[in-house]
Amino acid sequence: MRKKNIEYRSSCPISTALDIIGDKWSLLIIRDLAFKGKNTYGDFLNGGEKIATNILADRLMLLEMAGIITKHPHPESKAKHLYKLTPKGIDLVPALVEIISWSEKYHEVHPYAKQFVKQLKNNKEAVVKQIIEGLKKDSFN
Amino acid sequence: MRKKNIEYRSSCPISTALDIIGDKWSLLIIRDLAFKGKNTYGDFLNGGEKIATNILADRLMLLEMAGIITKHPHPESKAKHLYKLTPKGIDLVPALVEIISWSEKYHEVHPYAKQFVKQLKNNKEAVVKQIIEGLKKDSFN
DNA sequence: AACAATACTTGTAAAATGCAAGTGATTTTG
DNA sequence: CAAAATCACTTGCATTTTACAAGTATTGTT
Repeated sequence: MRKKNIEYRSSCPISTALDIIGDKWSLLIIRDLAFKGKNTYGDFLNGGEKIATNILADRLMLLEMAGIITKHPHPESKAKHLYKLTPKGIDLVPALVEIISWSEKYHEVHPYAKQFVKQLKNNKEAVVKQIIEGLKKDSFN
Repeated sequence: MRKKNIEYRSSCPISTALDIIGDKWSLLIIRDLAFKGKNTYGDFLNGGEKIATNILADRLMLLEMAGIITKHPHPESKAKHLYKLTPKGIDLVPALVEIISWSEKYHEVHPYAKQFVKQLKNNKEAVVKQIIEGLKKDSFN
């Protein structure tokens, strides 16, 4: 069984953020939701990085507890669930975008990522805004 | 013994970033270097979040291997070492700043952090630029 | 020379992660 | 409509990582 409440190590905002999303998987789930239109357990499992099923279930629960995602019935199938980013989750997009830019600058990444960073360099504000607006619209479905 | 080369799970820039700094401690060391003027092993140990000595040594090595920090002799004492951010490390500041903003918005944080975010809201570009310039200047000492 | 500070290393217990298999509820197929 | 497949997990166990306590080697201080 998991602890219900996370203990924060300090009142430093970075430290607190890491207490929530400071692991190798949480941000990838958020990435899938924010950039890849993935939103079911099965989607995340086939996300490209081979997360273990127990870890995925654990992270989904933690992210839900942290108020970053919510779990809904799937409109097309009772066997599925639909995960969505909350406003708190959507607000992570600017941080993700900066991480992408940094990583693209210093590492070999997928051509798709290079293209995305090129767009960012051209007009970061607009690109970020468009992504966020798109995600907010989803919230009403 | 530690592995010498990190294996990247995929060519996704976020995934690659997490392979390097996706843990509970690395970004706190970088925070200490970037925002708190800390730059020795002892400084990091007393950084407020009680990192274990073996983990600190391990993370310093990994960050150095990743090209994010460098290790230098201390100008005032042969018993000490001086750690500095590389340009790659300095380039993480914008991501850190976004994480700070996000975390401050949704969590209880230190008043100092609230003040910092207020400045950011007023003029993010200038604040970030000033921090980065300050760090770059240090590189020449 | 003795003591303290600094930057670690080592040993071991505890926790988190990874892997394989299993479960129960739906949904599809023959 | 019964059997197989899909989906979202859970369970058990081995491996890896982390935490905590203690020890060590070099340098600095008195």
